[in-house]
Amino acid sequence: MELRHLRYFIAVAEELNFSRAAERLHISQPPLSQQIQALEEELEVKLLDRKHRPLKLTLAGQTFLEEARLTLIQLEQATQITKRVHQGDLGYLTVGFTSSIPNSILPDILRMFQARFPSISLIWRELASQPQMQGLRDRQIDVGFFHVPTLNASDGDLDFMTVLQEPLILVLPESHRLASQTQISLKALASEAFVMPMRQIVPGLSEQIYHFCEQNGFFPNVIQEATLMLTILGLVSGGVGIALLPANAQNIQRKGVVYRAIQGKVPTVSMAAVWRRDDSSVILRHFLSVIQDISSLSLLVENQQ
Amino acid sequence: MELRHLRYFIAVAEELNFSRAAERLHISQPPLSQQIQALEEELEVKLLDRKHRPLKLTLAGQTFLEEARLTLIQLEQATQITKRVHQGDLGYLTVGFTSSIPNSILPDILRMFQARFPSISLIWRELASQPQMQGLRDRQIDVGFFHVPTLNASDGDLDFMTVLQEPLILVLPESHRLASQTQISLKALASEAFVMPMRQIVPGLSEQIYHFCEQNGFFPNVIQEATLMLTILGLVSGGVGIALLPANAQNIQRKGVVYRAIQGKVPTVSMAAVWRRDDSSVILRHFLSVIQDISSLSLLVENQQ
DNA sequence: TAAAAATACTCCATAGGTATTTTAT
DNA sequence: ATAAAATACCTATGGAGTATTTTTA
Repeated sequence: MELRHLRYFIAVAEELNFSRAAERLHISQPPLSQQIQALEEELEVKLLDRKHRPLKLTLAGQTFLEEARLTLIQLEQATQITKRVHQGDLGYLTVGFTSSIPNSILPDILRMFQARFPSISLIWRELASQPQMQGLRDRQIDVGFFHVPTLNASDGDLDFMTVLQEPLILVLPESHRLASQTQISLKALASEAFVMPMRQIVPGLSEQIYHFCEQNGFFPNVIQEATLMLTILGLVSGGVGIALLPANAQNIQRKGVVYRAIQGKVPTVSMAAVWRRDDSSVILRHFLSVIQDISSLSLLVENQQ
Repeated sequence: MELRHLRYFIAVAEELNFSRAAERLHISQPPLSQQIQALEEELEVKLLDRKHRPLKLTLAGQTFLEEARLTLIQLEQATQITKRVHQGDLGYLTVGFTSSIPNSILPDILRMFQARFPSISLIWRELASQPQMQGLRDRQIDVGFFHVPTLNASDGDLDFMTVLQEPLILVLPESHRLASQTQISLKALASEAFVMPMRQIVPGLSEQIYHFCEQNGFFPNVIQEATLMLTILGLVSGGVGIALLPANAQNIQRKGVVYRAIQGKVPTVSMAAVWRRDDSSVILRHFLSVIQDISSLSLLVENQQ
């Protein structure tokens, strides 16, 4: 059996007249009669009662009409869905993100992406940056968001785009001797005790901080590492040490802690979106275009501030 | 697009190898390549990534695979259901019946028919005999059960089969002068007042009763007509008159009423199944075969009694 | 008798075959 | 170097056309 048989039968069943059905199908009447006969022969079922004019469908014919229509509808759905998947406006994308990703950018991405591509689901997975790199290579996630270590930023098989540039700021206990100053130079911190983001958890961020310290001629005296930003703020508040953190830390108002700008050339840490360089998914490209738009917008806003 | 394309694509997608898929399809490899290319061209979608060996399905290809399988499943269902409807083991049959149909035969029919044809639904409609005749002609019902008037039993376009032969019995008030006798001849009733089933409701039954009275040389003195068997029994109990009813009335034990056999040649009334003579439905034939079996069985049991 | 379906036959478009080249590992 | 897919070209099946007969109302 071929779809031709279904299409022809539906036409005949709807017209109850071979000649008119043939006309509608843009073929002549005899081959239509033949094809319907072939169909009946293959099914071993009489679909039409030819003993009456106008023609009548048999019970089996009525049943086959309904089912044949369903089959064509299913086929139509097959082609439509396939085309949509091909054009990348149907499907899903798995996105990794670290807890250190600023709260601001995630809802923005979500909102703009859902508006542009309502039939694509985003699946969000909270993962540290190393598991994200692994997840990208294992195809467990399609995009990751984390602080990219500057050195191995583009890692051959992976590609990235900076979505957020944040200045580092200084976090001090409010009782600290430097707290009275509004701007503090990095060099003045050479002998301070530092609380650092844990290297294993946010290697990109901590590496960038170490890098900036080195540029300023000292290796930080790290007295404590901590996982969560809140923990770092707590340790600083308790006088354990001082910290360098991305500016978004200022969104958290912690008692006993003050934030101070860094004097001179302000070092920045960058949050990046990372993906497999060879990923040809249209959905990924859609997603990248959205975060491109959002990040250039947010960088613009930042520069205006 | 034709089903060929779906079948071929499914084979290739499952084998991920054109040569093996072609083998499985009993065609050579080049035409298979061509058909898949034609399919991709028609969809304007690349379904296979040919840059890798073994071949890989694209995202759209995976989607099309699933949908194409659903389409073939739907087609398979179309042919199966159609064949079953044709063979008459899928569908429904609408059956009319009068309230006077004995309780015994309905559950028997239901039980045997459902056992033999579990996928055929019986739709039961309670109707008087005239509406059943009309319903048969209007194709509102496919079979009717009622007492057939002897004269116009086979009415040209309708055909019938007797499913139950019941002797008439005499229903008397327990205080009646004849109640002391166990057998009573019809002739002895010539001057009695009769309560009759209403002619409009069960014309077949009342006609048969009138007919038997005439055969015995008298026209019954009908003092009252009643619709329901229970009403007739009530009227008899109240001494309004006597009645002739099918033997199944004895199943109802009514206070103040006694049943007596008729002496001599016992008249019978017959319940029949009626259908359109030109109805070629296989389901109807199945149904008739079932009631044939049941009625010959019940007639057998009756004769043994 | 007329309109419509079936049959008989003819033709050609295209599915499928064979031989060969190109591509991927 | 080899296995597999694509390409080129050929063959022939069968879908569709034309002419005619049969059927139904």
